Amino acid sequence: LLIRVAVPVPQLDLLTYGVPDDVPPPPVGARVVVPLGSRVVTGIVVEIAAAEPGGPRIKPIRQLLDPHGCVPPDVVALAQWTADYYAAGVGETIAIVLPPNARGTRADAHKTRRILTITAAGATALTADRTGAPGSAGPDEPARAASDGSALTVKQREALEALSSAPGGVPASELAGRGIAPEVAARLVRKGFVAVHQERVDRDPFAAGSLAPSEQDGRRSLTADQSRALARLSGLAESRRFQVALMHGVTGSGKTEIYLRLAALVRSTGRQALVLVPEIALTPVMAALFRQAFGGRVAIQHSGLSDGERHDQWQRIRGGGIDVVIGTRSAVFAPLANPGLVVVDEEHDGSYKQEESPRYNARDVAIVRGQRAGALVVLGSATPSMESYQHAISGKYERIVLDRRVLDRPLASVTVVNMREEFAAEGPDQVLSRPLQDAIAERVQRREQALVLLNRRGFATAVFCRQCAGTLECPNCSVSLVVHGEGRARRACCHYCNYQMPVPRVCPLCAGPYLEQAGFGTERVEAEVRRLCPGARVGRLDRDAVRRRGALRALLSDFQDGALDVLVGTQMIAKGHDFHRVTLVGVVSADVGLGVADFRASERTFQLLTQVAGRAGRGDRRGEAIIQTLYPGHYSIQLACRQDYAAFFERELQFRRAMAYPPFVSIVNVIVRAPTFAAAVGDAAELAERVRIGTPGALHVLGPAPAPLARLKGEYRAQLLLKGRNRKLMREALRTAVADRPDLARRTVIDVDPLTVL
DNA sequence: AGCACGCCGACT
DNA sequence: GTCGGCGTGCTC
Repeated sequence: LLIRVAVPVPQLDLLTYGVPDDVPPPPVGARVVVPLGSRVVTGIVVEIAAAEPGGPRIKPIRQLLDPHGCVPPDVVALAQWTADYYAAGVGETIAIVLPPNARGTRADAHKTRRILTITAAGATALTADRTGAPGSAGPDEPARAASDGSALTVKQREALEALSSAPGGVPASELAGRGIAPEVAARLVRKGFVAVHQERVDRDPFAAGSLAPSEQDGRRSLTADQSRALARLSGLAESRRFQVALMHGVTGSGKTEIYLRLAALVRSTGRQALVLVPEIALTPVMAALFRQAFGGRVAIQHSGLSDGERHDQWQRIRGGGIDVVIGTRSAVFAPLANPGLVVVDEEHDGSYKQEESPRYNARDVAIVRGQRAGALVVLGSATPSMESYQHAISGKYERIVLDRRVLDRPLASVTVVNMREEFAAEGPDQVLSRPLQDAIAERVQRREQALVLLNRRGFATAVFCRQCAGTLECPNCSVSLVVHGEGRARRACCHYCNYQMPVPRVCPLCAGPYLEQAGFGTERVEAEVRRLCPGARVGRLDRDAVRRRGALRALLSDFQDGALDVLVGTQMIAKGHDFHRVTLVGVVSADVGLGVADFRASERTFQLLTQVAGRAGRGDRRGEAIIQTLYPGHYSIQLACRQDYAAFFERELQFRRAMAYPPFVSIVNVIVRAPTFAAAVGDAAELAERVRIGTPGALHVLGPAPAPLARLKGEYRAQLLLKGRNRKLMREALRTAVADRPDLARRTVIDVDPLTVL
């Protein structure tokens, strides 16, 4: 018997192994331990007895870990589809769907604990002891000898009392905490008064303490909008046919309530729901809501869980004890038997795209999963991606609109501050404009809260020499170093390769003494807010601030509890969280991201500004947003202020059509790495030529050009951009182009449907 | 990705 | 004379 196995090696396709006669035939999805070169690895069975022996001589598998399967076959197939679509290796893709720890060779690794419970004999003895010798055993009296075998010492009686008052028994690990010595417990066990049994414990990630939903008053009644949406979506879910619905609802319109009710409906038909959220930080809130409705039959899956927690959750899902899975990107591969509903919340969010191989977009994989399962796929967003909205108006997706906020709360009022005028009036060093300063101070005084957003980390964005006009650059990457910290603690850091150095006192190029810092990031904004509002309690939320485990949760709950007045941060503060005391959102520079030459720059800016403005005024007080910009007339900014999605879509669509970008064409971004610039460009040129020859006229190949980051981590990079309508053709052309150049294949990064070409 | 084999510098 | 640098090449 021959099997085809996916092994966790990026460049390898399926490999064929033999199954010895004394081993049962492995099912698809089972893990097998196989020899690979001089190593031994764990792979997944993908096909049975299929292919003719390919390549060198076939080796037998070492061990079959799961005679009854592990990964469900349809999830294996989904991973295969993903690998193919995104031009990635099968093995590295299947590695995502594996339960953690599965690389190890143990078939199962459940944590268990010993539980002690009082037996019937123990209860009888305790009663007899109480009635037989009331109060006769003083604290100092020596323990009575157990002459008849049922008499109890003081310690034993205390232990039995403690156990009898614990209905579920007491875990062995907690005995000491209840004043029960281990030798006492052991004696009681020998007497038969106490029973010990092993209990499997699922390490429960919920127990880690989730942020409670702040305004949770049980079953809320639905708005008219919500009822209409729910009625239509329920009809689709009940049809048991595949359908995608785009739920376009302004922030605060109550999309989550609809997910909850749809999940309940789907559960009543015996199927499960899969709910994807863009960020780990959003899972606890979503999970808490679902737990209220579904109790323990809710699992979460994301990379922030410990291996043990993930493993337990995975096993519970696969075992069929779960109705709802909530998770981030990789949860799209959760081993649910029969999903009837797949929700992708904030579907436009870039976090759904994995920025390393396999470069899949979980939103799109979710749609394929829904298609194969005959499920309803609900994409929710206040600012849908251009692609999804296009499908919705073309009728390919069902379009559901929620344009009223619950309780009819008004959207924030938005003010745009033209920073050119501010600079003219206040000087070019202005970080916070007068209107924003005043608005923050006012919030602090009124004990309300403010969010201040700047999508750029660090203190200063560059170190600049006034003498030679040079800037401090990373030695490994073609970017300038960003200053972190102030005073003595200043360091210049590369945001791409993590290179760091102290900020020099003289220019390393010309030895000139006139080094200046230019530009600013979140650290500088934090300092400015502290300077302007001395009494204010200010926190900062960005990747640097939450590097420590638990720091994110602590910051968010401090802000939620009102222990902070102002929270400064990157886009991390713009996502999801429902802060009810926030009445001001300030955007320090709406232009970060607009200046870059990326085809999605306007879309991202519009989404970010719209989302962040929606953060203000979720409580009963009206919110205000102040947006600082150098381009007050830019359509992304103008239309985000008016929260006019439809107008933005039309405007942006013109640009995409004119420049031939998605959703009008599909694109594949190709980066070729090499030790020298010439080699990178040369290889990219050869690749481009081969693709052009292989597909005459069917697609456009742009490039080669130096990649936007021409040098990264010490390597040079050249870029190609493929545009066409047929993704399959593009993938195949690339595949054949590198087929006889394995070295080149290894240095080539292929990104199908990139979110950014930078 | 690992982990081999493989061909040239500074050490016991 | 060896130990070891990491440059190519293979893994059913």
